[in-house]
Amino acid sequence: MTTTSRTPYTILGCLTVEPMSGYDVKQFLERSVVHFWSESYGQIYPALQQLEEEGLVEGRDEPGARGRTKRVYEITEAGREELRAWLEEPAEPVTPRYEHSLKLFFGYNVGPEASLEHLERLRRRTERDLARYRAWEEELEERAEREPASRAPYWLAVLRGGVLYSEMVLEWCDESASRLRDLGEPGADDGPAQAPPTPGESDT
Amino acid sequence: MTTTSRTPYTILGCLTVEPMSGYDVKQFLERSVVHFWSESYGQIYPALQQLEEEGLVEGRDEPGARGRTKRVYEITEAGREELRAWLEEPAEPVTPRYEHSLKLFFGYNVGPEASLEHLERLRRRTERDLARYRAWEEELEERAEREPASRAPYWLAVLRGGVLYSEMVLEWCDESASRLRDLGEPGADDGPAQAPPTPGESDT
DNA sequence: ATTGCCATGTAAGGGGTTACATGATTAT
DNA sequence: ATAATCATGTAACCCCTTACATGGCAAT
Repeated sequence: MTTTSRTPYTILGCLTVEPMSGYDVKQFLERSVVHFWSESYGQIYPALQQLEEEGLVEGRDEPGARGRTKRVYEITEAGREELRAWLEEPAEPVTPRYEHSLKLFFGYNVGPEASLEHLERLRRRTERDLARYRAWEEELEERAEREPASRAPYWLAVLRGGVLYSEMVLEWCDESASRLRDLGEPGADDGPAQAPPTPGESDT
Repeated sequence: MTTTSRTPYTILGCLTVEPMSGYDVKQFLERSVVHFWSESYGQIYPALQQLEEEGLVEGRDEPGARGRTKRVYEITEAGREELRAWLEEPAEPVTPRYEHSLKLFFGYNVGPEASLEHLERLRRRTERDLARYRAWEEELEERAEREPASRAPYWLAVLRGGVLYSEMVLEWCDESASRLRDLGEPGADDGPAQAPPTPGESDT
């Protein structure tokens, strides 16, 4: 495990929930953390094999629900150690790439209509996400109160992040849209240069 | 331009601000959109060469401030066309990978202290970001009012996104931290399985 | 009959980062 | 002298996605 890939850790994390096959891992990720993390089969299956070679997981064949038999993996004590070590390391900040923000940033080249459409699309998507989060929220909240020493509080914290994020995006969409609606025609050119001033350097 | 890379479009966008060298592009990105977009030299220079081959930009040599001469590129009309076409296409939603959320999600494996540290680190970083945004905000706000038919309203919209995002993150950090502080010891295990229920499918 | 889901993998390709090579000039 | 900034590029590497191959079982 000297790579920088976080796929193996993601898998180890999933296996602390219950033993899973590669297929299960994908399913689990897709119905829990989809909105801030994803893995593809092309990553999962090879990683699972390597984790087994390293003794961090142990696989056994089981009859699948239907179709072919499935290989179910269980995390070993060494695997738990490895996961814990990773969980305690600080997460390195990665610059995200928000394409819609980039398009908005250069939106003056095409006028407000295009940007308004982008914002509208983002708004609709975000509303759907928010509805989904809200549906989980109640159950997790109850569970977190009933069992404080469980996963629930952690999962709730992450979920709350999704809720707050979505609400913020909706607010931003509305604010930005109303600002852009007040604008005139496209193509208006303002003089050269003038990047925003940079107070202080970036580190993080 | 049949690739899916957004580097060439980013560069074209920069060149609508003013003619720039590859070095300038990097500088500009770093003092404007760093927090939601980045490009490395390894991407910029080759892209610039290809853009020139395709006639979307035109380069000329100029004496640099110091050191070697710089090659400054200007966007052509064809380049503007290409950029506009891209700006009008919908941005495809990409699942981001928030490592700190992932670590928090699996944080029950190490107990609340580790997660609290992560949140504290995130909080400090976010506070710095927010201070930087606020410093730009006033100026851009004024400029957006003075010149509504300029870049300013678009840049302000993007910047406001940064402000709202940062404020949201701070709120979330505090909320999550206080929730986790109330928790007991690590290692408490709750029964098997029980992924959050998934109401409705994911599309987007 | 055909579609859809379960289930595991491989191969290719690409976008992107990091490190390195080079070197002149200015500030300390 | 030395470090920092300006400035352009190349090469290696790697993570990740996409597409493909395979195939049995259940439901329409």
